[in-house]
Amino acid sequence: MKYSKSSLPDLRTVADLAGVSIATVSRVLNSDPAVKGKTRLSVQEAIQKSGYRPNRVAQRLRRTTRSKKLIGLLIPDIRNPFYVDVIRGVEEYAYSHDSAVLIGNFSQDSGKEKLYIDILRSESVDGFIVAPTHGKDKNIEQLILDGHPVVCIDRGLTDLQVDVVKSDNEKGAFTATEHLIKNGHHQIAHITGDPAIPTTQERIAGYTAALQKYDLPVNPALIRGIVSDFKSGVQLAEELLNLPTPPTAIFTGNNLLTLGALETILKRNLKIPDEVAIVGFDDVYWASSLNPALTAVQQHGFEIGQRAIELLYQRIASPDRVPANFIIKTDLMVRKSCGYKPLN
Amino acid sequence: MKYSKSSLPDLRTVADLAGVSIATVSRVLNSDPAVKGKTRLSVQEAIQKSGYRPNRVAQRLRRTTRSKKLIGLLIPDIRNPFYVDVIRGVEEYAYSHDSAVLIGNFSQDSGKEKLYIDILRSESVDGFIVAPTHGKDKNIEQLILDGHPVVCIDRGLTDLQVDVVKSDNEKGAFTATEHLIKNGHHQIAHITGDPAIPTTQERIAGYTAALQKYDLPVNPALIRGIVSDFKSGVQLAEELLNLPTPPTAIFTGNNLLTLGALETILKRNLKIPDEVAIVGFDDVYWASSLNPALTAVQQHGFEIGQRAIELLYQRIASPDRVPANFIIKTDLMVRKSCGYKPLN
DNA sequence: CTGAAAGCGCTTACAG
DNA sequence: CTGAAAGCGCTTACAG
Repeated sequence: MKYSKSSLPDLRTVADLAGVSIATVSRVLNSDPAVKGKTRLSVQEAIQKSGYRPNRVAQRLRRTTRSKKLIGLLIPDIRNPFYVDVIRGVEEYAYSHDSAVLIGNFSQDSGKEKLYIDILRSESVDGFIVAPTHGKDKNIEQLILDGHPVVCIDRGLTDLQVDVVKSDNEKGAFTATEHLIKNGHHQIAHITGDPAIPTTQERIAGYTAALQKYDLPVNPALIRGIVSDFKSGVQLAEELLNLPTPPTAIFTGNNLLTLGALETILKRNLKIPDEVAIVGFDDVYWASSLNPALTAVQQHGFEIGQRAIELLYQRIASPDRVPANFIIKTDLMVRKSCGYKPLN
Repeated sequence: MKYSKSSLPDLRTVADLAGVSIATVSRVLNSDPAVKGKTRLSVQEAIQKSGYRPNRVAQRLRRTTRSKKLIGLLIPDIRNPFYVDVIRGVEEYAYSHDSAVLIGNFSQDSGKEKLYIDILRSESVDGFIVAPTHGKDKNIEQLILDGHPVVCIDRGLTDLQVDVVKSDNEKGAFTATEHLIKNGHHQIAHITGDPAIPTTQERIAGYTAALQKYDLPVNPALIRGIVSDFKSGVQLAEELLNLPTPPTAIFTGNNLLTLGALETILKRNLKIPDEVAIVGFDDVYWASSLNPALTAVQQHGFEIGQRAIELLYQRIASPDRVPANFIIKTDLMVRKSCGYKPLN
């Protein structure tokens, strides 16, 4: 039953079976129209009979342009469900196009990012989908300068033109904040992600714009950020609630931060939304199982992933197209964590 | 700045720079002790100077045994945080060993699983880490019969000896159920995952064993399962709570099921744990942000991933070792969803 | 329309 | 200790 790898059928096997040269078999495989119908048929039969499957490694080494691609996907944090959606989007498209995806999870660590990029390059991936650590990410800049097809997700690069697919962060943040205002909140805090990341800045801009639209003061003490993780959420919510006049509502910049803030609120036995309201960036599948159900800004991660890989295929096909910028809308999912006190 | 791929340094470049043959460069790269110290030095210098990086595709095509591996990882559902932990475990080990991982997410779909396996085979991965769809998964059986190194996670194969790494499902389920019993519950329901999966059966066995230990009747009407997703959780919780004498406690078989059950409970405005208690298999990072915080069986996904890839490396090195079976313990994380009513 | 040959970037016996 | 050569499994000009 068990047969050794060396006896796997190759072009030679098929060629012998069909009584043609390996060149002809290769042509059939690549649907070269030059091959005569009859020849094609007998080759196809031989392929069937032998159970031949092309060796992609050999193909990758030999060919410069290929239909079956290998895509490198660099994700900042796979524990963030938003990125899981992105992965699913990329992956589904890839496999339905006979391609595969090599995933690296670099946890916002520039050194690890570099390591992954090097490995993926050595594996000759056909292109990269990447979320830059920040606007001036040198690793990714170099990748682009070296001529590799790259599409950025979630955030772009400041110094280089590049395809990017991301959410409308500013508008999303604006809508969330406005929702809070319309529910009667005037003291609205914003727990942000890493202030160095463009995404964070865009969300702050949206938050600020909403306050200004309603002539509410922008209080810098109410805008706090360290990094985008659970711990920061816990700590910053604590700081905020310890303020002499604590906020009546908190807008959290991503789902990990939301969770952290929730933990602090729970620990203090504060009632949501009556004692403190909360709205989060990132909708998650468990948001409606929360008690009360969480109002959140939904990002379309799956669509972002799909768009990104589509764009990447296009860039691979035509390296000189002018870079595109896809902004994907967000949706405010109104549930029960913001309460309702009519504006007087 | 931008240089074309064709001018990437290769063995030839380095060899010319160092004034040796490409064979010698290759030897240095593979730390062949035969190379004279002086030669080695000048080659290493040339490698530095040229910025040479080996082409793994060529290496993979040529070599039969390699240190820098490519691992295929087949995951049933990437939206399940348990598997995300597994992925992280595998991935961290892989990259720290200069290896890369190709990920496929097949959603319990045997056809998709087959497609992914074929692609990964064509990419010449060095080994597979896989969660079989069921005990007699033909795709995986074939993979093993064809001589590929395979390690199973989460569940094994009934007809074939294979390395497997999984949680102690039976004990985990036992502990969860016992906890409920000790909290005074006699009417305990179990919402299970897909009954065809061994994991599900093991958890049912643990649940049953706990009831029996305390001389509680095992009521088949209280054990219900469709598949392991959110929707099933919603629906089965509904059925259960509609029973003439509804259960006072529910043990859910995985985190997606828990979420679904939670949604039903929330919708009915039932108070946890007073009106209905709940304990779930799978601890998740948001469990303690739930209100009340969820008591859950923690699986060590990260460790499972690590163990699996370690085992895979060993299997690749020695294909004939006798298959091992790693059972990783689980921990009951007691929080607030089970309440406490002393047994009279 | 088809085949022989070169070559993708490596590794590894085989000589010397 | 090192080099020339064969070969991994393919693709693709080049002839015919």
